[in-house]
Amino acid sequence: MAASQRSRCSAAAVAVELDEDDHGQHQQQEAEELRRGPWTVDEDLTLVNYIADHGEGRWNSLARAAGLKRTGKSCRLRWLNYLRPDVKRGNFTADEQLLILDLHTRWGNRWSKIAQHLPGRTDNEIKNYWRTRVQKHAKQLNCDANSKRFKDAMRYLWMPHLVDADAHRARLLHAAAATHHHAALSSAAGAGGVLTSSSSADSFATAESYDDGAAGLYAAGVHAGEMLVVDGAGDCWAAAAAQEASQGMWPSAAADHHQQQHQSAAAARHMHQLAAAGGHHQFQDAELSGWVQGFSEGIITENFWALEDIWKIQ
DNA sequence: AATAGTCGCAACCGCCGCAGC
DNA sequence: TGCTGCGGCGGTTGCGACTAT
Repeated sequence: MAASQRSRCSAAAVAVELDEDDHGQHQQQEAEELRRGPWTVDEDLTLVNYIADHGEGRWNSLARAAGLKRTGKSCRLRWLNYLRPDVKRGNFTADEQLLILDLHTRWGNRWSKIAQHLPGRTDNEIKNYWRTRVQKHAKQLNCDANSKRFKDAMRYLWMPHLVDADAHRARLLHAAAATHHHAALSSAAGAGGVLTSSSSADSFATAESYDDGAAGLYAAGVHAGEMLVVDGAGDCWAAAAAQEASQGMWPSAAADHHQQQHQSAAAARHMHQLAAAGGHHQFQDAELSGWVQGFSEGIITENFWALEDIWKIQ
């Protein structure tokens, strides 16, 4: 057990020793038996098997019945955050990042509420994402993550940036697919061949291996022109986006995250489908969907920053 | 290669509200 | 009506992995 966890254990033991009432002896025994710290594979299996057989129930009694020397709280947390079959692992997709950014501007640190809108994601994961990525970004911008300044930056700069980066990916995928489709048809017509899975994968890889930094540049440039309307600003903003992308601050938008490529590609395909269907991203929340539709149509023009302000902050 | 610094994430803590008695 | 136990939530901690020097 790690030192910190040992100290936590001993602190708990001391607390229990001081609590010598009628049930003191029994409670002390129970508390001393309780395990803390990282879960073992055996414990995980025990919990999973027990829940598979009996379902979720009252966590304290579940922990006892399953023979786990853990608190009910600990079991609940382990199940909800890690063992539940529908828990989604890995990096957040652009869609999810957009959703988190937007929902946080609405509800603040209501992580569980935000998590309800991201299937498979836990409040803990979202909270960690916010604290490690977003707050770090706010720090670099030299402003508070809860300030209106930062929220404006997210809303009018980063969110469109995320959308555009993925939309651009989608365009590339679409173009690559169309090219491939055309080539395959020609090839099949000429040689009587069939479309192979490897050639299909090649066309996909062509789009996926597209330089992410360049995608970021492109996307940022487009928005610098569309939203900021500052002569020559596109290059500056694009450079900043590329820099941030190279630093991996906003992974799915442009950073070089190999692990995320499949998810991003999926998101891009999704965006492309939506674009083809009318360009409106349909989130679960109708109000949110309307909001995204709003900025995708460029109707949000008020309250955005001038580039000068951004560079002052940078 | 060794060390220091940083980051991501699992797990814990304390508080609060609710239900049952 | 107050007490108790429990579940849920947000905040915090600290370990291990990774990166920079």
